[in-house]
Amino acid sequence: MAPLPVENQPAHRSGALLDHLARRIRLRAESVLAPLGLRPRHLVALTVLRGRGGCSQQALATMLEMDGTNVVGLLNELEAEALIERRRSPEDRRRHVVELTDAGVDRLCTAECALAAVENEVLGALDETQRETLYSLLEQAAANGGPPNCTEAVNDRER
Amino acid sequence: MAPLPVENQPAHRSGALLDHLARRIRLRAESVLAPLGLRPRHLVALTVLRGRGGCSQQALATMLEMDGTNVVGLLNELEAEALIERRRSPEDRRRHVVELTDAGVDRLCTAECALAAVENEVLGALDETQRETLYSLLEQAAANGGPPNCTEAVNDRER
DNA sequence: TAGATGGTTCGTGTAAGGCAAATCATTTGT
DNA sequence: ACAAATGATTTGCCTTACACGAACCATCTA
Repeated sequence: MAPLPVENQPAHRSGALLDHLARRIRLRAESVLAPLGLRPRHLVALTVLRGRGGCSQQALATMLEMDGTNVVGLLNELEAEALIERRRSPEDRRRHVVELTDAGVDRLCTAECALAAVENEVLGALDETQRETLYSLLEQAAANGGPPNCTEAVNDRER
Repeated sequence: MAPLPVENQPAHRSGALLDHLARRIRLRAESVLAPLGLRPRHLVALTVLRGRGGCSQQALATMLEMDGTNVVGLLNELEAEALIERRRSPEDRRRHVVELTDAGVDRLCTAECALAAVENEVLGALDETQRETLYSLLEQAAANGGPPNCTEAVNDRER
């Protein structure tokens, strides 16, 4: 029976801020990434792929939440640089299992290092601890597949 | 496998994750925002404007990190719905001081409420406390103007 | 009075990405 | 065994978000 405190704040939705900061990082990242032959969306794809092991392209499309046909193109670019590998799935040979190559892991890592300056600039207001907190929150949130399933979207076949 | 010690981890750059999550929220937000006559970038602009009081369009362009000419169009749309107001600055009547109207504040708030379901879905892996943490980190980071200065980016060009 | 400067308009160009077939290989249902 | 469904790929069209340049007006500043 405590009197309700004034919980009437603007709801604190993170969406717009997320969007805003993402844009600012993306813009700067472009120039840093260019020499590495990567563009922001490549980074996103590689990052997602590192997070979840190999998965079908459809599952990847679902995760990235982009059209399947465009994922093909994206993967083509990454495969052209040998950063990812498409193997046919042994269980269902129509499927391609997409996975980072060692070169892909390296390149991703290199890129991330190259982005140090960028994040320093954009996240300048946060100290090391805060940035680490931010990272783990983002990672935790991103780990959840989007729509229904993603976690095991691969082996749902038999049933 | 990886008999690696604890060091040398991938550096934990948040950029790609930020981008990824922002995209996922943005996509869903579009449909939710449409009935309100808003699009994601309007939300961003309104949010930024709420964060920092009235400022010149140039300053806003700097903050949003987009081209000045495109900011004009964006503001036109917002002004057409009376969500923002352009007043001529008394000090320098060339300048427009952009500010949220009451209607703008309301609409922003409405939009944010409408986004509850969206964030619930995308940030589903985070509990209330974590989301609040995330919000405050993002806000703190966003508060910092981008390039050199933004806080008082108005009167700077002598030297 | 002659520049700069803020804002506005218009026009052009590009990249991201959605959406709709058509194709091929493979799996599955009957 | 064969027809239908499915994953991946390709091609083509179309929209949106922006960047960028040029011209223009109002205003400030030297």
